Amino acid sequence: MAGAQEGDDRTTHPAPDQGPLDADARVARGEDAPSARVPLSTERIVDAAVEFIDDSGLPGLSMRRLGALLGVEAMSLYRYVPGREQLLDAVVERIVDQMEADPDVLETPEHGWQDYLQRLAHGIRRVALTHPKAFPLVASRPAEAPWLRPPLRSLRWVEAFLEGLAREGFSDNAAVEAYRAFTSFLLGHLLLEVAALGADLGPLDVVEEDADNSLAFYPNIRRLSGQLHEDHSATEFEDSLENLLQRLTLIRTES
Amino acid sequence: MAGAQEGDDRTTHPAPDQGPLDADARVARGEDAPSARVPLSTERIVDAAVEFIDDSGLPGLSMRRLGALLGVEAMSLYRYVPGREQLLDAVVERIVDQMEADPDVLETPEHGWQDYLQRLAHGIRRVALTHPKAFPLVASRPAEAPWLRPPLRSLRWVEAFLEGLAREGFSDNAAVEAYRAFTSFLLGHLLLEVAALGADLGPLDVVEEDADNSLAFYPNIRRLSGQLHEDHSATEFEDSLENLLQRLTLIRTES
DNA sequence: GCGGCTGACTTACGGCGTAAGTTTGCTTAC
DNA sequence: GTAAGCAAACTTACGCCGTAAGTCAGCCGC
Repeated sequence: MAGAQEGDDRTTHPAPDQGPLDADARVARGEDAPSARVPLSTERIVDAAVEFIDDSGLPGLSMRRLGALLGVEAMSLYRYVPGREQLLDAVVERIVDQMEADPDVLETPEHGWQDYLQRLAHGIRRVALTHPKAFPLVASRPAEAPWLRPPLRSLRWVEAFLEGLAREGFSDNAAVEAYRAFTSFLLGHLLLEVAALGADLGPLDVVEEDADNSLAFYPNIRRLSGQLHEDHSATEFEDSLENLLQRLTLIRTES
Repeated sequence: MAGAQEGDDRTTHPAPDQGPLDADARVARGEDAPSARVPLSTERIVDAAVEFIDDSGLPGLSMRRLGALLGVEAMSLYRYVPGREQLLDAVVERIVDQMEADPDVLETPEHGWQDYLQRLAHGIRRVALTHPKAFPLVASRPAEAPWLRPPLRSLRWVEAFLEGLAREGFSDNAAVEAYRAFTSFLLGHLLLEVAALGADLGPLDVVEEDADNSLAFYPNIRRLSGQLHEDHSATEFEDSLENLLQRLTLIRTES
């Protein structure tokens, strides 16, 4: 996740020769200058933004607060990021990239297309659950093109998907149809799942408490209250995915 | 939709020249004072907010602008609405209620549960497509309880759904499972559909123009560009819904 | 006539995104 | 050693935002 900044301690200029004596001495001794200020970078800013959203939610994120988190005035961010909107775009991109980095997600089918889509779906789900507060952003930010559907919203993703399926005997139409079915399946499931996650940690259960009062007129809800509260996200996801794959089997050959 | 503000021409001050006498006289004559100021009301405000979002999108909506649209200072809205957040909640509720008002949506199955779910799904889709800019709000606003899933996010809806299915021979578990499958199906499909709608009217097709340049490394996308651009939302929705109903047929008896 | 109520307007505060300008301190050239 | 160059940060300022608190005009029942 934050693997992009392995050298973030003291990156101020290649510094063939460190300016102040102290710094020199410290470097010579093999220590990192403890108070050396880490310069900003687009990466660092985006990472901090993702972290902030994961911790405190999207609405709390402001340029000023993000600057404070990085120990910097808000305006300093504008050297690396054009503005708030573009920052959010970058956050989305970072998260989408994270899906690609998942080692279990194969770029190309190696054990059949079903295995391929299974791994892909689970990889994306894993990332979504890692960022429950940020995932809605991935889902709802306007895409670059209307056919670039979330959560697979990068050209590279779509290309890999189509290539993978074509390689596995999908006709052109079938591959596109599979792409559409796959994305809307993922979006629906994952959005609801992260919403439930966020709600758990978040606010009050308004409906809950006076179960006998307010639910008097909702006998079915009251009766099924137990089942409604049970969390079957994982198996639900599995079952729906299984069903989708079966459906794609038909599409693959007929469409 | 916008029917709530029939008197929206000149709602500002009652035209100072005509004092109370004139008004009295008019009332005595049985006319409605033609320029009588329509008083604010929660309804009028929420309706205006929905209309504003449909026209100009959510991010442009501010209390000040909404006030201006209603011919009123921003602060006057606070007499009827606790604040911006609650106003958005009310907008969501209004849209959800609109689904219920659809004459084709039956409260109770009359021609079998499949017909019932078909009508329900289409009714909700209709409302979603009527408010493409506002629907994401319905999808992403935190619900009152985690099991109150969008887009069927009111107790009444869920109660009607469960009651309808129970009446049609669904076991308790099957009904709940159906509820979950149905909502995630709707959410995925409709969110993608309204996103595509919004994108059409909205911004630039960045990816599009230099099709031969930027897509050089994405041969599949370039080859399938035609298919990717085609709009099959309606049949896609139909097919997926059909598939879902078949799946629910199994769940109905076995689960 | 009057006191209070209703429904609007006015003022004010702190936070927001960000355009524009300014300071700081290291790097490099002479 | 000093001066020029320059990147990276800070400072100021503007207009918009949500909204707390106070004000004021007209209408009601007494």
